[in-house]
Amino acid sequence: MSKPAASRRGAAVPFRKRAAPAARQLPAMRRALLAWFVEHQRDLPWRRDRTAYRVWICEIMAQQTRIETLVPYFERFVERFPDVRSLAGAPLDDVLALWSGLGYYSRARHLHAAARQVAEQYNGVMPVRADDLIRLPGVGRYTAHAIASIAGGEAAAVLDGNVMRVLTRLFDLDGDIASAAMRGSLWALAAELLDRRSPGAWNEAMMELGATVCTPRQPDCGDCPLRKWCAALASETVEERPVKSAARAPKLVRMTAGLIRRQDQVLLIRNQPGGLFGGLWTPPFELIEITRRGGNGAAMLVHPLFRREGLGELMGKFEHVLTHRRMQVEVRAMTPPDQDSGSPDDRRWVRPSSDLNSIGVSTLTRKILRVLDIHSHAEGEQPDLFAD
DNA sequence: AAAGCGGGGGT
DNA sequence: ACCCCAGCTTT
Repeated sequence: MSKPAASRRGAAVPFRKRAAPAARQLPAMRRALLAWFVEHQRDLPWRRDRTAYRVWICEIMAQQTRIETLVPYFERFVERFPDVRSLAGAPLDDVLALWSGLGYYSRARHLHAAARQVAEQYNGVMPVRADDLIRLPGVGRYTAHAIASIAGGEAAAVLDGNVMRVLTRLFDLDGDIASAAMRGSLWALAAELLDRRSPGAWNEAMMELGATVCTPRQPDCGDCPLRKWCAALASETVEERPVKSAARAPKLVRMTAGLIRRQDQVLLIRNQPGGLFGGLWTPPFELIEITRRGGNGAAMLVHPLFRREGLGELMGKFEHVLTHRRMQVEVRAMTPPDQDSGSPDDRRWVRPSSDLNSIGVSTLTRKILRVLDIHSHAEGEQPDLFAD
């Protein structure tokens, strides 16, 4: 593992050295957490049948996403795609349609590519060893270890946002969890703590504790099964852990979306995979980075079908916020393009009222198309586009 | 090592 | 009005 960061922040040295007195109590600590988990774990759909496939789907969905949000997505997904083969055999568009609204759409593209890889390399049987899993697209160290331990009983520790929070509090570590050195130390610490006799339950228990008791704010220390051993609780630094350096400010971006209409239909185009809203259907748009207040910067992205000359009436405007961007969105009518620009495969006419559930669209596209409802129903009135 | 990638729920 | 996520990939 990587070198301890102790020299810099005095933070993460291995468990035995830092907490020698507590090391003797490690078995008791493990028993306490596992007993708590048996009693208090939430009833979640993937916990009823912990197959590698189901754990994989839920772990990918859980990346950067709250559990309560993804539960309905998980149910729909495993019903439509109950195994690797059904997922591998489906068109990518169907997978993206089921992912619509979850965000980070590259996860869905990787999931689909990985399923096809498993169908070929493993004869459709989901691998369960971490060394195999980590070769799949979209599967990193965390996800590989989670699947291998939960579905395969492999002694592989996990480290995610929850586990980082639990560990930095349990050992009162003041290292910056954004730093690579601290991450390395925490991985090593997680591996030392792991209960090798029941690694899956241990990993789930650590994450469950972080999600329901050892929460970012107002943690429920009074009901924590680890409070006897918690160094931050003893030194009253729980609220200060973990230490995390400030994130960069989001970019300000102005987006203009052009609505090309034909009766009750709108023309959508498919974005190139890889970038913003990659592989998803949106109206033609341009993105402009705003460098100064009120000023315009350089165009970041312009779709071929988007033509400023074709822009017409302003149909609505609103703001859409992502983690890394703050977008001011203007929706305008746009005249149809020339017949032969672009590939027909990458455009389609949709009825916003009925077609959006069967194709992959982002929440942003839904908000853009919602402008049409307001427009057709309340001609002449000032639409309240900021109401959700 | 840093940047890019969505969205919703909690406080 | 912020805060934070059950991270991975690309550069």
